[in-house]
Amino acid sequence: MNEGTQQAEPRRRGRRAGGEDTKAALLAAAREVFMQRGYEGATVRSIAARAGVDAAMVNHWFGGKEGLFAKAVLQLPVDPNTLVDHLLSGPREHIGERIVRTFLGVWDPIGGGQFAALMRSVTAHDQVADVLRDFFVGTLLKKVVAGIGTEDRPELRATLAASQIFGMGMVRYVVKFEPLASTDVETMVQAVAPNLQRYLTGDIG
Amino acid sequence: MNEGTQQAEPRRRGRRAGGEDTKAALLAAAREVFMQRGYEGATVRSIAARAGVDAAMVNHWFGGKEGLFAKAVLQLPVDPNTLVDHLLSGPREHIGERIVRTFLGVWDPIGGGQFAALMRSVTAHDQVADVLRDFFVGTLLKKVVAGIGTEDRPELRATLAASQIFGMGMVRYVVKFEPLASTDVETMVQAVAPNLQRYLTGDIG
DNA sequence: GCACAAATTCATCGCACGTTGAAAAACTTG
DNA sequence: CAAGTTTTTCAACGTGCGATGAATTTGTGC
Repeated sequence: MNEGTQQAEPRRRGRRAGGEDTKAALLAAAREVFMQRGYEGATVRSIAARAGVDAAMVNHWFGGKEGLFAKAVLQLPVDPNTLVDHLLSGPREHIGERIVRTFLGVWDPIGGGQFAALMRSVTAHDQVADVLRDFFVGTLLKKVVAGIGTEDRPELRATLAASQIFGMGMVRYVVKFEPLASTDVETMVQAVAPNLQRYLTGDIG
Repeated sequence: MNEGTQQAEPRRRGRRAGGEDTKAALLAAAREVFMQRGYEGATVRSIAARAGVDAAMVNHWFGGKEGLFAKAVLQLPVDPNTLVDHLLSGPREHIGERIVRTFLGVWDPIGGGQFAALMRSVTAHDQVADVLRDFFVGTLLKKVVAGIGTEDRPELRATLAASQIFGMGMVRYVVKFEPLASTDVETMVQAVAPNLQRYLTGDIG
């Protein structure tokens, strides 16, 4: 019903009138559909349809489904530098709390479905796990750890913290274990933040 | 070239000579392939091939791919009761340590690939998430929490602990963040067990 | 404004999938 | 051992996929 009385012209062939960026439209559509359906579940046809474009454009612009996937997945929903700055602002003995609040603040509003979708892509395709690992370990965690300045095994601490964050997301958004999936942010902070804090600045043996 | 000099008999038709349990062979093959490839990635033909059987047997015995999937996924690698008993044996102030040791003891030897595969199925298909949730929350966590006997919000504590365990598995086996992915069991116990212990028996706010 | 390049759609190809029905072989029962 | 049942393979169908190449339209340089 989204076209109303507009009779569906079969859309004329040939070059489009100026202004419309097919490549960008495909990338945006690809991000959505890949996230929702995973790599194999997303079809080139459905992505092209959402972009309002013919499926052949995927081959024309990205050399195929794989190429489109590679380009689309690399576009992350948050800016790493802003994120790191925000996490590192304030006293280091409250960084655990800030991480929990930031994480839930990002994903709770969008229903967590996006997080579930990201996990789906991560587990379904090794490429995505690689990209995510490079981003998380090579960029985000490295900077956070450097900012905190803990001397003892900083990389291990960072990945331990990551494990708690990933797990919180998995249980809250993907498998949805109750009551954790419905627990309010304050309670989550009180429960989880101290454990994160211990990983990052406490005694881990 | 994978048949060598063995002339490929096209395998005679009709009922097989006694003893071979096609149904069980299919279930075993299905568990492996579904785990490795996820639901959509696993093809009926590949499962049947691994079971040494024609693809039509999937429809004959399980009514189709979905039916086979439902049966195959419900077969978990560990016995819940044995697992619970083992976790609850010993002093309750060491249950965190016992959980970490048990978890790593189960998955580390099989390379963690199986865990990654399980996560793949969980994230790819809502049905699996449902099954896993029922098993974890309804059976395993409920019993463990009851066995520990903590009064304050036992279910929340259980799911918090689950979040740390899931996250440890994700980081160690799926996205493979270093150095956590390669850290030895003793160090993992020293790092993670206290946090689990706090979730289960400590002060969570 | 005319030739040429770029962008887009369409029709179609080949392939792999899940499923189906018939034929064939082995068991089972009397 | 004959008739009937169960199990298995085989051949094929319909479908949907990613990809390709020709046709068509728009934009650009001279």
